[in-house]
Amino acid sequence: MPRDAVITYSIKELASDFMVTARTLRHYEEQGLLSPGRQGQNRVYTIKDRARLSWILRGKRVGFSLTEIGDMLDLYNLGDGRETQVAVTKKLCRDRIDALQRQMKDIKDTIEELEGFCEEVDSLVKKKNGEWIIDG
Amino acid sequence: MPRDAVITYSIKELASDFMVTARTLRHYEEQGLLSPGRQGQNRVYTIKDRARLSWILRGKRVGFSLTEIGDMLDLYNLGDGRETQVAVTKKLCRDRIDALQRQMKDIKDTIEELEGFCEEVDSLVKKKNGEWIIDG
DNA sequence: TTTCGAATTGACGTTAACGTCAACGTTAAG
DNA sequence: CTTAACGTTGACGTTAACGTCAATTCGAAA
Repeated sequence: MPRDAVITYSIKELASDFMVTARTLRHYEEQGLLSPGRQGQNRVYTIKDRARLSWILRGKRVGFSLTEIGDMLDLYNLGDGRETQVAVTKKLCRDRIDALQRQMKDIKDTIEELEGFCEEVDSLVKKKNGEWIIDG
Repeated sequence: MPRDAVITYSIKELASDFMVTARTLRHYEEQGLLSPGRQGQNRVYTIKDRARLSWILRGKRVGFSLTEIGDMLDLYNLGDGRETQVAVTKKLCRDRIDALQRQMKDIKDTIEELEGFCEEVDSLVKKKNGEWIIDG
């Protein structure tokens, strides 16, 4: 019987929802990336924490370090009415975007090279068909 | 007065050409990614080593580990007339490509989110112009 | 009440990709 | 000959991002 109708999650729930371990969530908290509430001694995660975690994990997938992700999350806390360093913020954003675009190009090139390599293998197989040994 | 007209590079030359340290090249050799010739005790790198190094570094840029890069380089040593596991090879290639394409999507999404964020900041600045403090 | 499951806080272990340092050999110049 | 620049091989240090384990605590179920 919930006192308030606020949806929350235990550490294990949130962890398994995102396919990470509880240790990971605690680690993110140690690094200041998450700051869930407490219910006594236990951590309680809200929908906002879910959103943050989602961001963190995508940041990771695209190659950011936790520190960088922390910086980016801080940027999201702009607009809170306090005086903020907008110029710095925008520069960080732009730098990120530039880096990501360079990374995309690198990946594109690599994909093309890999595809070319696949074709090479294909033609080799067609040419020397029968001479190749394909086993485990 | 070169005995042979083969272009070679010292470890420092190759390193500075690619903006890495000599230690890095030795490390790659320890991991079996490079295997330069020797001139007495010293390493001599050829144009082929340059090509391999170039591959290695792009692999790194797109987020591969050295071990993975080693595997990929091994794939390039196909077609040497020996019996080879073509099916396995092609699967590895395809897996790589798939992973890279997923990574591209992630990056694209992130770029879009960052751009959206930038615009948010812009509009905030326009709206509350004057109230923001932009200093160092 | 005992026991179980799920949580907590330390605190040390691990892997990857080098950095860094020590101790040493080899030319080439002054 | 001495110094300098460049090379070599160990071998230990470092950072990041957790893994892993021990010792506890707490609330609920049997």
